[in-house]
Amino acid sequence: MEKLSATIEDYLSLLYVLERDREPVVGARLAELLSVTPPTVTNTLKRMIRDGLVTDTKNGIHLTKVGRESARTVVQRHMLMEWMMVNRLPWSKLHQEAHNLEHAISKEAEAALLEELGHPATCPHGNPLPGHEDVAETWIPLTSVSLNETVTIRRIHEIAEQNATLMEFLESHGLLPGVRVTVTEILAFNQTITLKVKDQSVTLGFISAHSVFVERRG
Amino acid sequence: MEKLSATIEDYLSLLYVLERDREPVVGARLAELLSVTPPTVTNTLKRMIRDGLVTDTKNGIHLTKVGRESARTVVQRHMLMEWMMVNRLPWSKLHQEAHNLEHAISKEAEAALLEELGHPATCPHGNPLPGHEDVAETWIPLTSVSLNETVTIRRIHEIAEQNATLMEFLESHGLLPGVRVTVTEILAFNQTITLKVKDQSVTLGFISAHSVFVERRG
DNA sequence: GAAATTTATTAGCAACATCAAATTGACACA
DNA sequence: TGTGTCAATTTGATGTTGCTAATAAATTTC
Repeated sequence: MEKLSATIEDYLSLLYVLERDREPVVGARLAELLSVTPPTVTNTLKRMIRDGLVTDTKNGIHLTKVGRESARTVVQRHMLMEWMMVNRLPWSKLHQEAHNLEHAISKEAEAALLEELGHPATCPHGNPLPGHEDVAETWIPLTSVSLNETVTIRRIHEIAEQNATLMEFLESHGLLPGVRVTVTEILAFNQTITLKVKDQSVTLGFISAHSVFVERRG
Repeated sequence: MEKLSATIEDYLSLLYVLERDREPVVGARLAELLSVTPPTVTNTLKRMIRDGLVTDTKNGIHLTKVGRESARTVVQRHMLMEWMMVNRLPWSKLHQEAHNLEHAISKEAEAALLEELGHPATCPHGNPLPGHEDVAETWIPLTSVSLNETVTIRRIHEIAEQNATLMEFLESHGLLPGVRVTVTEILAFNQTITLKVKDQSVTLGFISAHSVFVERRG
């Protein structure tokens, strides 16, 4: 029950998200997403194995039961911290702030917030709280939407949240959860998709569009 | 402008409070209040001197201009975090929570909260925000109050806030800022002072009473 | 002023978290 | 089969924050 360090908590929540999405977990990718070098990842994972948080078998790195439980807590705290700050900071800054706060909040405050917020199913970016993955099941990436379809934005994926520039771009163009958009152009050769949002036109690269999930029946 | 560590921020805010109260700053006292050993204090202070946060002259350890400025920020953030949590946690738990959060909050969130709260002069325990020391000037420790006087509780000193047991005791007996109390008994030989609070009687040791500040004209 | 106490420092150790540089491993293709 | 590339690890280093044990210095107290 030793209190985990912020570093370890960061690894845990990243592993949780990758595992949830059935993404392959490779050290190099962790290094990239965590902005550290590969040796650091090797090192830290070793400590986490020693401490029974992850296992490293032939078929990759996986969270243990204990590790997953801790990870769920961290992810949930992160999302609650985002809600806590939602009226105090711009939407695009919520993630960064919550990323720092998530390690500092107590179990008691977590419980109080969860109650106060009425047990939300998602964070302000539409990502599901642990245990609420089902709400996101019918949401599809913008890259799967056809020309002229009108859909409702529901979610910006966690991994994209870390990209501050992208988040500011989305916010400044009103591409937020709940907003209805129409696909007006798809240029495969160009890897771009253009949307109409409240009479404004916005063009997203596929790489960005891939992280934006929408609902057909909004 | 390097981001300071939580450890350094803890040292800074403690030094700030001691300096504000004109308490002598001695390493052993710091060690005690920070719950570390004396060599650790020596060590950490050396780093702080190297980094231009404090000076160590014949007449003691002092914050530099830079150190004091950083310290004010930390202290203010701490107090704002207490206000942020005031309706979510018991009063006696606010300090501990804020102690963790104070290192994690951004300049932007700090500014937003300060605004939202209407630039409060004190924290929920009645301690003055940096720059508002004057509001506390006329408040006197309970140990200076005479028998049969009726006064208003205004403040529980920062150093006492760290004592969780004391804080819970105060809260459970309704000894909170704003509450009016009457001194019904002072036993010098016993080092106790007894108060009437809403028809209940409470006895405080001088050591606790010393940290409770009251206003005569409430 | 000597003894007792408190305070401060030195020295040595350890865990965590990070790095750069060098090395090993593994798969792909030619 | 060999070679090149990317991934992964090992090695060796650093800085922070902490500890214990031993010693030195300063202050009280008698």
